[in-house]
Amino acid sequence: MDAIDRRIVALLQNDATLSHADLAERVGASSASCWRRVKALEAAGVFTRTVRLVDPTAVGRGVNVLCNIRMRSHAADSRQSFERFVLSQPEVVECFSMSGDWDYLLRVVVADVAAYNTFLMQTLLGHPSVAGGSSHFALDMTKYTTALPT
Amino acid sequence: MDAIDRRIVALLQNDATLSHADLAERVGASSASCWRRVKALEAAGVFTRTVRLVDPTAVGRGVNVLCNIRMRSHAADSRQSFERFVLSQPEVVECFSMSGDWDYLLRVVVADVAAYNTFLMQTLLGHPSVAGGSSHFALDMTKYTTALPT
DNA sequence: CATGAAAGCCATGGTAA
DNA sequence: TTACCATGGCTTTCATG
Repeated sequence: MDAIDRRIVALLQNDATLSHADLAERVGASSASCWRRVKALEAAGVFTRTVRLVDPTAVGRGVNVLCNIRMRSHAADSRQSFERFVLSQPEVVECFSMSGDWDYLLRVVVADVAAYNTFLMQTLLGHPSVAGGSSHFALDMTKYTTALPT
Repeated sequence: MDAIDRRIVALLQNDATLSHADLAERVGASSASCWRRVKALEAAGVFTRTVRLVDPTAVGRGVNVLCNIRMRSHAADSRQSFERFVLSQPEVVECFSMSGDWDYLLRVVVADVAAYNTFLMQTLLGHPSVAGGSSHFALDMTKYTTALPT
């Protein structure tokens, strides 16, 4: 993973539609070389999926809520049950197991406050592993990127 | 935006490498129809960018830190300065302007605890708009998806 | 040994009927 | 919707430093 590889990773993280020829001219290598490098990066597991991003407001998911969750128990089966549940809920787009006062931090995308109320009361707090939660509404998404630093 | 459109959005959010022919057979429409729908969705601003995702651990960014920030002042120029700063820092991958006790919530990706210490002390807390912060380390990334519910 | 140049195949995008 | 055409990217080969 030399400087050219890092450059390629940075470029494809921002625009996956770039052809190998496009990459070639931007990193100062040949198209074939870029092709080989991309293949090697895929084999090394650096690149995972190629996805299309969508505008949250355009699909009626403009509201972000960050929700801290405290569990009733820290037993393995309780955690597994909750994590499976989280994975099955499409409005939960991120979930981190946390150190500190709270057990999990979720990012939930909803249409509006009413929709979040429904999700919170009927779905999230209804889960048997959940002891309680604390929700915080985002007023604005200042930054969101899928690109990791190279 | 009918059911087929939503189906297309869901598919391309998970795999942008699908060809129009692939889409066609999965949604039960013709390839040309899928092509027109995708173009319309792009024109409507539903689709934004196409990106390659990378494995955080493979590029040495396996540690997530969630950091709450409190500002010295809520004046517009103070906020603008901080938001420009956040946009310029590649290790800050997400930033939400929050309601409640804290002004911002950042997600920061770093290699290890030591790297976060450096970032926090030398970069983040050094910004003139920042009054203080509270950092929480993620023990595990239970879920991360770029796909919004359709 | 990795790179760069060149060429053919093939799949895809795009269009017309 | 189906069928067609042509563009262009992917992939391999070979020569070179």
